[in-house]
Amino acid sequence: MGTPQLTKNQSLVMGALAHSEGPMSAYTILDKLRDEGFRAPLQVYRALDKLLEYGLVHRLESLNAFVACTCPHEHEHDRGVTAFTICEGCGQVTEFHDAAIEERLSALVRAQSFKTEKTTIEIRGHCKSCA
Amino acid sequence: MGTPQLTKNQSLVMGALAHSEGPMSAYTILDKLRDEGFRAPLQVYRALDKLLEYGLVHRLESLNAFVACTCPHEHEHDRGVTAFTICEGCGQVTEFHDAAIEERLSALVRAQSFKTEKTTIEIRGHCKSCA
DNA sequence: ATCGCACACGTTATAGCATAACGCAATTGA
DNA sequence: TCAATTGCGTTATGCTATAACGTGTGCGAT
Repeated sequence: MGTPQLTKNQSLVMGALAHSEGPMSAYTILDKLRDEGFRAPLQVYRALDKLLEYGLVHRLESLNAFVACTCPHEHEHDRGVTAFTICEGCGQVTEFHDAAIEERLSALVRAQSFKTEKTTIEIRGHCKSCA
Repeated sequence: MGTPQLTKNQSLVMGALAHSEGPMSAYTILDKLRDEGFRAPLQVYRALDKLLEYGLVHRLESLNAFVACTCPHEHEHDRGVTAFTICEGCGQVTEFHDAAIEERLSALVRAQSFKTEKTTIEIRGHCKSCA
């Protein structure tokens, strides 16, 4: 149950994200891939769905945008909670993971008898350079 | 610098959210307020902007929707990070706060020399009843 | 008092994000 | 071979959010 071979469209979308400085919206990706034959949003969204499923890409909910995962070796194991800092100045996104937060959240949620499926942690602000 | 008197539109939107079981999208709010004279999305969005600013309402990024704040006394003090569990089954949203998470996130972010402006924590899953 | 400013409001139009529904082609495995 | 699955392409549509314009009202400063 690793990552299967990517299809052509999936590879193109993955490539666009991987070579991008920061997050991209689906429509921005679409525009970047027009030369490769992309014509409709669904081509992007369908590829993104798979890439998200494989853990190769993250969705930034507060931005309606997508980034390539920067923890290349985590796709195999069951990965935990992913958190992001998002700079409002330069758009830079930094992905990080922390076991303490994970455990604390897990405990709080368990106290509610809530069953977690997906956790979103996004911190908007300004990075060192843009402060 | 407490919460100023709400305008008519702000009160109507606040009321709609307060009496709702769960989160509502801006357009759902609009529909609920047609009878009160609302005609355009901007009437809702402008009211929501203010209510968010006053801390009376939260935006759920992963849902593109809004909920009334359930911690009625926190609007005065400087409130910290707000987290939510969101049940995919019944739509129930529970707001909670935790100093430990707040401190841990603060430390991690400080290590990046990142300056936080707004933190989003949303946990999607299933509540006790919907498990 | 009236001018200027800030702010809320109303309206139309448009931009930006996401999915429904259809049909076709290729692959695979019973 | 047939059926099921998966990816793909296309058109159309729906949902979310904001731009840009103008109006009215309250209020403090001159």
